[in-house]
Amino acid sequence: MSSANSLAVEDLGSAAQRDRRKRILDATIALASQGGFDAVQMRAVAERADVALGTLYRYFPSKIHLLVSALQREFERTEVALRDKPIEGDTTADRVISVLKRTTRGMQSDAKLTEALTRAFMFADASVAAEIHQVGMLLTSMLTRAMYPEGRDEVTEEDVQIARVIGDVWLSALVGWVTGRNSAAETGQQIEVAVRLLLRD
Amino acid sequence: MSSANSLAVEDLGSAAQRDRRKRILDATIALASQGGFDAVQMRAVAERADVALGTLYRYFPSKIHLLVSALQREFERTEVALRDKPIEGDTTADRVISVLKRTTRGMQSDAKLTEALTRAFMFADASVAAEIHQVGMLLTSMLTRAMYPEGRDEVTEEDVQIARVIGDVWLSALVGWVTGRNSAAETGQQIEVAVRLLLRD
DNA sequence: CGACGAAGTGGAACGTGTTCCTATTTTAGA
DNA sequence: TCTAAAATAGGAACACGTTCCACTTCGTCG
Repeated sequence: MSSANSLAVEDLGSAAQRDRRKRILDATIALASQGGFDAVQMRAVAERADVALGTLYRYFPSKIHLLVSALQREFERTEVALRDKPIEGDTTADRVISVLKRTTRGMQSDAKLTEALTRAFMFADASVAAEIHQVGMLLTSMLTRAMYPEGRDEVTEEDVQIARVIGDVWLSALVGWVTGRNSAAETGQQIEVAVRLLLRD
Repeated sequence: MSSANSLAVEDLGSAAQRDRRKRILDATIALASQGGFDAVQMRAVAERADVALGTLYRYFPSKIHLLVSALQREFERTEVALRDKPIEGDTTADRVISVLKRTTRGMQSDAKLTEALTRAFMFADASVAAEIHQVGMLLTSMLTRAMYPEGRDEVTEEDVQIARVIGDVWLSALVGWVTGRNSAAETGQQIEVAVRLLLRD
């Protein structure tokens, strides 16, 4: 299932291996939280995870794979946490904005971590496609659920297209923010404007 | 005018300096065209431009600055070339799509170069804000001109917002393409979908 | 013209991502 | 339980972005 890719959790047989993988991702998040992209140094991750450098590379074939996998895990957790909470807002646009703002706020509360993960995401090439795709699916599902909170299966082709466009804007806004070109307020506004343009009920 | 930034053309006094700068950017484009981001190695650029490594760093304080400056020059040329051509299309959406497709096609005809420049753009941080902003302005002006081909000054706040959203989608699509996650056809489609969602006359 | 500072040259050196190699430990199958 | 294969440890080595230094050349002002 994984070619030149990161070892996914399902690929790992023993508990020790799952634990190693977890330690590595924990170390990655910790270092990223503290110092951002540059602080996630492979030697430092290996040492902190109590793992040899070669082992780190056996689990994640590059720094980018490592960070995107960390992003994936974090995003899955966010999505699960969000799944339970009721979605506020009367109109579709309001609900989508609410979900996005909540997520964005979460990311902005740990700027260094977000910078590291976003940078990796933007730099990832085709060899990271699987992980990237997973993240994209999660985002789309978060957005379409916000559009149809009742769980109706009315998700049309156009809804998915809209979700994708919103995802694109969200990504651009995030990049603008992590690279210091936009303020947090501008980032939120940029997303809100896009949603309101796309979802005028 | 330039702090820790690239030396802009206007900052350069002598003709020899303008020529050095041009040689450096030419070398950058040539190497990028041939081998993409990874092939733009600072030693190689310096050698090809017939300039010492230290001089290269005096003109452009990092590889990212160098590539974004190259992007800026290329984009300015594209914009000038496009300025003369008449814009086809009856509806606003058609015209915008026409302009974007033309530009995208141009970039896709030199995939390696586009990969190098896009990667740099996505990786650029606040210290490259000036160059980035310039590129953003160019794109917005291209788009609003496509919306109002007559040159009327009817550009509203909403038009600018729409142009920005389209720019975001364009960037995301481009990133997806250069990183090998989307085909050229999918990239075009992604942009077209966004434009039609945003500009339903 | 002569001197002085700025700009350029050539190259050594450093940091970090990545690769590779050998020895040791763990795991799985007979 | 014993053994072969796989996984891990530990660390040297390499590549490329970046910095730095000593020296030379260029341009300007007295």
